[in-house]
Amino acid sequence: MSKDELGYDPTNVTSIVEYAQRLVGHTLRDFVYVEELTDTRRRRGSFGNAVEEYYFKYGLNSDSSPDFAEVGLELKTTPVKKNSRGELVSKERLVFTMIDYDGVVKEDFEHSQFLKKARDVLLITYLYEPGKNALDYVIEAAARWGLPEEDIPQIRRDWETVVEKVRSGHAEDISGGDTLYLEACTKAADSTVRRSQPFSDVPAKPRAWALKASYMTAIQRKIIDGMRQIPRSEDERELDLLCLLRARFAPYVGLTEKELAGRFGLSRSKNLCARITRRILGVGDDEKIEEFEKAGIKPKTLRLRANGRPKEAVSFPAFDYFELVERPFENSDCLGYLSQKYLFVIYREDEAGEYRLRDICFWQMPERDLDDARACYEQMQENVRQGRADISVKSSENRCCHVRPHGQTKKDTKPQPFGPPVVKKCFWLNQGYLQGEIERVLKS
DNA sequence: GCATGATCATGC
DNA sequence: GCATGATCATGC
Repeated sequence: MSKDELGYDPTNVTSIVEYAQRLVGHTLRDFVYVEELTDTRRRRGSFGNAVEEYYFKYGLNSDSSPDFAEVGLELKTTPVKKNSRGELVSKERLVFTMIDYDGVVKEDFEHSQFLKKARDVLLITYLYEPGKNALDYVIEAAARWGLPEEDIPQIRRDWETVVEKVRSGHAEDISGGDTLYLEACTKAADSTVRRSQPFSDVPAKPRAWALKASYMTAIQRKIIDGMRQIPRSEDERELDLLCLLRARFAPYVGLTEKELAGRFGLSRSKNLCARITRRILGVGDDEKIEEFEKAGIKPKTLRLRANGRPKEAVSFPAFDYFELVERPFENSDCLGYLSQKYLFVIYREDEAGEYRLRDICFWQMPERDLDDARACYEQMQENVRQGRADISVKSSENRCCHVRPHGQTKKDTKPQPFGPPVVKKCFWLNQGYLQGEIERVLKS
């Protein structure tokens, strides 16, 4: 099937995820034109199958290749339910793949079948309600998810605990109680089925790798709560995003950073302005702002001097010297950052030297300026090729961008292709250029 | 006051 | 421990 028929591009993860996110807040019935699910053979799993078959429209596979094979992405649907206290909890464990007792003893965690399946997952969460048809379950979230870095040590421990039992010939002794996050759960048509194991003649129950329901509850909370819409009052319902933001910021315009900090009970810190922005919008410090995620907007604080010139230039992440040399500007990270949309929250210095909240605006580098940015990129490319990665592109040499160090100290270096490691550097937007852009955008 | 090098601070 | 956003420091 073509992209147009599918509605998404199966070779592009972003496209797949965005297509999945359209489900959020809806039911399958809103998208799928079938009277009833024909898959009544087994009620369990009928939701997942329907998502694959009718929404993503690819053939069901039971082999070990990923669901979105071109990008190595695994599709998982998983139910949450309301507990007695009305909180959302995961209804069940998230099962990945059957444990092959003969195979698993030869694996190590980093190259295991489990990790292969759990590394990159498109997780679609729906609200299970008893008695409801699967077509009418409301989809709560759709997110690309992989085992979080901080959980890996525990999950590796869990994996090894289970595998060690198989290696010592005691697969029949495995129990969910052995482990914390990851478990080997029983999985068979009926409780009498047994499998052989490599180092013992005692038959063992078939088991599958699964993340425990409690673990999934925590994960779901993060995904569902981790993303917050900007709260709206009744008369703000119809506003588009910029209007909503303007309305939100309006009561605070003219206040100094100190006044704002006081009003929100925040102490002086380097990310004070960023936190003030969040408070004004009514979202938590570590919540993602749903509207910003959807529109790909990055909020940035811009402090202007009394003369309207930004106090500091705006930096991007440090670049990799090897990548810089190899990748043309067209598919560089640099172009990616420049093509990003920003929400500038603008403060301006007053006569007393206090910074006062002045305005907000969306900004994205206009296409007409990309040629200048490209020149900066290519000049730096050339410097590195000449073995002079130490030489930066100065702001006096380019209208829009320059290059400057961006490490933790000058000893914080990166390797480069034509010489010894040099200090980490990145591209910056020139202050003068930004000033012009801000004036242009605010005037219009 | 500005350009540029250098470093801090926070969060993951 | 590091990436990244934010800011400081120095010399002209």
